[in-house]
Amino acid sequence: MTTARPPLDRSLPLRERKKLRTRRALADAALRLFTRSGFDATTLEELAGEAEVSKSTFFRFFPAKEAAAIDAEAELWTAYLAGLSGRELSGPVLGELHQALAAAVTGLGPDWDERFVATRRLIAAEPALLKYVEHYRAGVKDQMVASLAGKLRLDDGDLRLHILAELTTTAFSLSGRDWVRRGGRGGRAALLHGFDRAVQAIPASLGLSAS
Amino acid sequence: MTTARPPLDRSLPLRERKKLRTRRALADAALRLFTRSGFDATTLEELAGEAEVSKSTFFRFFPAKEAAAIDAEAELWTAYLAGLSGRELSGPVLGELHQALAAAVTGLGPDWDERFVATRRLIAAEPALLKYVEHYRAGVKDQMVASLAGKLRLDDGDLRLHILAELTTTAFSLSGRDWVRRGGRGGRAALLHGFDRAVQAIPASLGLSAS
DNA sequence: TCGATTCTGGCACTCAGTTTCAGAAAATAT
DNA sequence: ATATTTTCTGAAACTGAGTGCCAGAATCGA
Repeated sequence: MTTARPPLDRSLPLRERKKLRTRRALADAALRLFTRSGFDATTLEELAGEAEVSKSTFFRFFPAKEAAAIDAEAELWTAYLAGLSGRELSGPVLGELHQALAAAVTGLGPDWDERFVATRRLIAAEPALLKYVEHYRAGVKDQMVASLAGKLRLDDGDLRLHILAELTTTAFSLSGRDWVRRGGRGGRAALLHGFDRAVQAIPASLGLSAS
Repeated sequence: MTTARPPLDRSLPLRERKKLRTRRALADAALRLFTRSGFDATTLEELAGEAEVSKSTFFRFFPAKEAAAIDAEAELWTAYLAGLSGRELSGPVLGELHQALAAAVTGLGPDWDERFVATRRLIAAEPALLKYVEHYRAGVKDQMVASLAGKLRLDDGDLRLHILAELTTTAFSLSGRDWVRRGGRGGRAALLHGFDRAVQAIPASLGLSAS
C-alpha cells in the first residue's frame, strides 16, 4: 500500500510544474529501482529511462546518482534549515534546535513517512548511499553552524556550535534509525518521541562510567 | 625543510619492506602532487607513475584515489583504535576516550606532524577529500562504538555510545583544524592542549543559551 | 502569432575503478 | 645452486559516472 503523492501547486507556472514532476519521477524511480535491483546494478541510463528523460536531464536535477535516492532525507533538512533561519532563539540553544527539527518533521507532506523509510532502508543496505548521506549531513551541520553563529553573534569556529550541530543531527539520525527498524510504526509521533529520548540521552552519555 | 621518514624495520621480510616502501611512495606522491596541481587535475596514472608503479598496483594499496591523500589521518585513527581495544576502562568513559586519543597521538612517528598538516590543508582545499575523510571518520566511530559496546557490555545501538564516539572525533577534528590553521606551531603539545580545551567545551555547549 | 528565453536530448569525451591474465620476483624446498 | 611453488605486478580491455557542447523543442511574454 503506497501513499499517493500530493498534487502539484496549480498556481505554479507550467514550466515549474513540469520540472517538479520530473524531479519526483526521478526520485521515485531511484527509490524503486535501487530497492529492486540494487544501487550498483542500476545504471543512470535505466534510471533516467524509467522517468522518461535523458541522462543529461538527470544531472540538471541531481548532482549525483546518490542524490536522487536520498531526496526524502534532503527534504527534511531543507525544511529544518529554513525553519531555523526564520526562528528567533530564546533559552537553551539545544532545546531550540530540538524544537525546530520537530516542527520541520511535522510540517512535511503526508507521503514523506513512506519515502523516508524506504530511503533509510536503502541507505542501510548500500554503502555508497551511506557515504553520500554522511557527506550531505555534514553540509547541513555547516549550515546550522553558520545560521547559529549569525543569530548568536558568535564565531563560525566556536566549538560549542559545532558540538551542538553535531549532537542534533546525530540524535535525530539515531532515532530515525530505530524508527525505520520498526517499519515506521507509530507514525511521526513515534519518530518524534524517539528523538526526544535521544536528546535526553545526551547529558546522560557524558556521565557514563565504566565498571 | 622536511622531516625525513624513519627507516623501515630491518627485521621484516624483504617482500613486506618493499610493500611498505611502495605504500609510502604512493602516499607521499599523493600529498605532493595534489598539493601542487590539485586533486582533480592529477590523474591516477601520473600519481602511480610518480611512485614508479602501475595503476593496478595503486589499487592494491588504497581503495580509492582519496585514500592515499589521507594516509596520515588514517594512521592516527588506526593507532587510536588499537590502543583503545587494548585498554581497560575505569571511570568516566569520555575521559578514557580522551586519554586514549592523546596517547595515540604521542606514539606516532616523528614525521607524522608534517604529513598531517599537509593532509589537513589538502582536505580543507579539496571537497572530494573532505567527503572522503568524513566517511572515513564515520567508520572509525562505528569501530569505537563496537569496541566500547564489547567492553562495557552494552548494546551496539546504545545512544550514549554513539554520542560519545561522535563527540570524541568531533572534538579532535575541530582542534586539529585550529592547530593546522596555525601551521602546526607548538608541535603535538599544542595540538593536545587544543584537544583538552575542545573536550572541556562539551559540557559548556549543552548549557549555551540565547539572549 | 512571433520572437526571445529557457529547457532538453544526443553525442563525444575523460577518468576512476574492476577484471583478467601472463609473467616477474620472492619465498621455500631439494 | 637449482627447481618448485606462491605471491605480486604490469598491461590492456572494459564499465559506467559525470561533464561540455550544441542544435532543436517547449514555454513564456507581448
